[in-house]
Amino acid sequence: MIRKLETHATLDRRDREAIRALPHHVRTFDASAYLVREGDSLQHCSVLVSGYAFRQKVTGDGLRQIVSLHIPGEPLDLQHLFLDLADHNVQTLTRAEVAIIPRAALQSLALSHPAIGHALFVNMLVEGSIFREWALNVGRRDARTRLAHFLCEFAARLEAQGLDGGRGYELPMSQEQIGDALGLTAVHVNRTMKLLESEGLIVRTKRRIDIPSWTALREVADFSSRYLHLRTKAG
Amino acid sequence: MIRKLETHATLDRRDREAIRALPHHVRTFDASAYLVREGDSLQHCSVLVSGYAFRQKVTGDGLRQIVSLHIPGEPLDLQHLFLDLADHNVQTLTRAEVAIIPRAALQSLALSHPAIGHALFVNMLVEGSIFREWALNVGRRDARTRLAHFLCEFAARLEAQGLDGGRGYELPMSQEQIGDALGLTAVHVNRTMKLLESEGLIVRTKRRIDIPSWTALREVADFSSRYLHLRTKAG
DNA sequence: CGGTATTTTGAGCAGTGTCAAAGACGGTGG
DNA sequence: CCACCGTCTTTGACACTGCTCAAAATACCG
Repeated sequence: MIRKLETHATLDRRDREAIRALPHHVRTFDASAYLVREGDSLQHCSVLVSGYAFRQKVTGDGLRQIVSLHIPGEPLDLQHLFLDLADHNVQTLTRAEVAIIPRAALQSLALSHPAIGHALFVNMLVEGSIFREWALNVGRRDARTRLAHFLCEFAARLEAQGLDGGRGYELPMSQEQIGDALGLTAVHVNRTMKLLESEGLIVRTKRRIDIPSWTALREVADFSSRYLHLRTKAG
Repeated sequence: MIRKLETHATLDRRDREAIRALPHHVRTFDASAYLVREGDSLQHCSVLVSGYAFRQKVTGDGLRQIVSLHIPGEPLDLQHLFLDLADHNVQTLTRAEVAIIPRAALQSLALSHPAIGHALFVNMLVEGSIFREWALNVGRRDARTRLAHFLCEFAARLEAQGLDGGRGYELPMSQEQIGDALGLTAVHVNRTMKLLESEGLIVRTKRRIDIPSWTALREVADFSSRYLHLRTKAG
């Protein structure tokens, strides 16, 4: 499972052994639990074994911006692997199992095994790319496009990770949280959601999102998966 | 000069030698020249020797979002060091000198010299942190705060880089570009700029920005330099 | 000195936010 | 199995920030 993420980006040989040998323990967190708080000095990194999580920062007057989501199988704290003080919060979205790894162990592994270092570099850079796309999304697209884009990204990433995804998926977030991710109000998310639904671009069943026509949604969303740097096809 | 950036984050020994020995050549670009275009497959990375540059992405219907700025001395394309296709554009802001380094050379250096690898990791992660802060800025702060925050970031980074900064600096951007960085219109940037000026938070002389009271601006801007992960004091 | 890019200003509009309240849902204890 | 609660989702009315369009005033450059 831990290994899976590494291969997400680059092929290793029996570096896998080294990774599997990493000291770690798995812990379960409830929904909404904080894994990292801004200002913490970090001693370990983690990998999401199951469940969903997200990163967020809050403004001086309490407004929250979700900066990225994490789906099962993704490493959670590479972003802080080489930084000493957390600059944002990491929180679970649902109940989740997290593999916790001492930072030092992963650091030295990264620096001593070129292939692993490479994989980590790639992983970090892809995350960086996702941050950039979010900035574009939040800064320059209107609510409808923005939401559609968000839904596309989630679908694409789930699929790339080998989970369901493509035609539909369960979106484990409240509209309030979606709003925080998009820089919108929960109320407006609701309206926009219904708009997309009324246009036939998505079908909602509770929190499940189904996508009748990927190309149609993708079109409206101004979505291109390039920034995800997937090795698979899709688009 | 190239070395300077590496030390920005972490101390090296005579890894510096290795860095200085990197094959490279310096090239001068005009203002607004493209260094990288989205979709390019990259063969080299670069370091800004002098001048300013920025990264941007554009929306399907031509709206542009500037995702980050680069000041003299910063490495420019670490973001793509281990990714094959560019996911955004890199452009000069002013006439600039750029040191161009073959990607492969830097890659192997990063993977074979732990200290250098470490420095690069840190550099990438700090950039990532800046992206996150931009997302927060653009997504959750109103125009006034957003602009003030932007001005603070620029000041803090200039200062950290040992350039002027602190009390005032030359902002090498048109209001149109500032707008693209903040997700605002040039017109609104203008109004907001004048607002900050009328409040005595900044003093403008052409494109020069002077900051009468750092604490006052910092306050309004909801700015904390934590996310820049500077090793210096400031705040 | 003319021509072009940038900064200012004004007036009116629109996309989102606010505030409030009414459903829906899902879980809990009896 | 049901009533009760707290959390989400919906809806409506209305306000406001930031956008558009346009044109005037400046600044910059050869």
